[in-house]
Amino acid sequence: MERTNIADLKNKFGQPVKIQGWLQTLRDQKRMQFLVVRDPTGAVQIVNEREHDPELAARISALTTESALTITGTPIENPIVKLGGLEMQLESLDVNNLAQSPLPFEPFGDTLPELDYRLDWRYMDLRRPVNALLFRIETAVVRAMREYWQKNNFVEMHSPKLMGSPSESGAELFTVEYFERKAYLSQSPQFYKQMAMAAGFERIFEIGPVFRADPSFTSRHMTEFTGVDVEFSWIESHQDVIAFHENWLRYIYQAIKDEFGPVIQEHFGKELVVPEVPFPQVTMAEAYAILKEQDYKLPPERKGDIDPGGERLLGDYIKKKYNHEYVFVTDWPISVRPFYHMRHPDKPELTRSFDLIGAGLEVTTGAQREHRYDVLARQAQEKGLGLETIQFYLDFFKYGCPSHGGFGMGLSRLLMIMLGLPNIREAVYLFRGPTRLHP
RNA sequence: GGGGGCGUGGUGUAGUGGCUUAACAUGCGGCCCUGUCAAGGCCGAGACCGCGGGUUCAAAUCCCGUCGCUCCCGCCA
Repeated sequence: MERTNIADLKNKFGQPVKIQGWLQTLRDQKRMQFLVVRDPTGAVQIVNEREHDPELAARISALTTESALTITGTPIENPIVKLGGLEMQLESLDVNNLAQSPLPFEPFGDTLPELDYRLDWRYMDLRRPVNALLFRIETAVVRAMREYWQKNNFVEMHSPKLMGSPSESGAELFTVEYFERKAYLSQSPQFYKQMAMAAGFERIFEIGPVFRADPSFTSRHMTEFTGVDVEFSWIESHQDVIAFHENWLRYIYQAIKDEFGPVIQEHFGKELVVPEVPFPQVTMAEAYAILKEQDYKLPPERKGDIDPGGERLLGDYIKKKYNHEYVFVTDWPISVRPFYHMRHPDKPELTRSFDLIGAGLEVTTGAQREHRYDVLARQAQEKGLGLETIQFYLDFFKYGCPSHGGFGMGLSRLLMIMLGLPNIREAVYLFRGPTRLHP
């Protein structure tokens, strides 16, 4: 017999069906036995009269919650049943896998263990429907991204994650043994994205792992995360990148709202609002002025950057003034940007770059890249980089590389913003941090 | 890497010098009851209070160290 999803039982009243799922609750009574069985589509009550089949009844009594079961029976309408007004009359029961007892924790208990403990038992935590929903949403987000890229003639890249030399800073790289020498885990596909511009691919994207050896103990950092990278050619300024970014994001939001709007409201308590374009924009200088106006004390020692508290306050300000969840902060000083960001011709201390801040959280960094060999080499030297280690990169710009720009976005951070999650560890399948390598 | 906070049965909490034989909820085991549905009732098992040292007549409680977790900062996506 073919498996029926629990959500479809309401269309099969009176017909014998097979369902497969996990035992969520067993109410084992003297005369009757009630089982609540859950699959990814929902949950249903299954009823068995003990005297109907004493052998079956005994096997049910021996069941433990969260056991994996295959059940056949007949769904019937029953308005008395609070779970959907229907139930299933039990015919047969097969235990695929009996859950040991006690469980490490109750995924459906009144109180949940704290996050770190749940991460130890992630597969149990993921049985909670809200978590299953999160990853269905992530799947749809990525699908919407790809749809938009494909409609706009983007090519997907899969750049290597093993690198022979440190690319940008070097301080935040993981080192791995590579036969007789050392290799590094990629901390960004940046250089390879730009190589594709030199290759004439014109428009590319990549969704892939990014490794950062930063000992960051925050609710928004991971040592390995999924980066969403975009790069495209023949742009006139970073404003072309910003325009693409916001239209792309709007498309994603619309797709998610269409498919999941009500369930996001129900499970995450957040109304998903499709952001209007153009998104609000402020330059770094304006952001500074706004924060000063709000009496926010910026850390004096690091002029030119905004700290997380400032980002949150700026987000609040934009929300209040423009009723918008996102804001682009543009024109960052060269001191806090990498050498490959293009500078404003008329303001050489400022870069043609931007960050996208959503709900006070930094989610994207992007820029127009410097594609002129001489300028790029000079800027690298200014930053104190040895040209030998990046010569392979500089060479991209020797033989006809068009102007270009792009951005890198954190996938899990986008999920955090969309769903209003307080901790990135909930937004990722398996968290990797300085002290977590398992499971 | 710097700073703050927290570590108490499986889990979530209470207790912050003697009233503690460490409490409550949930989960687990047993029994009873019942077309139940956040089921209900009774009984039971389960914690040397993260670990090590110290102060005190007396430490879960105060001090020191250590480990773990967590939040903030730095760094970033």
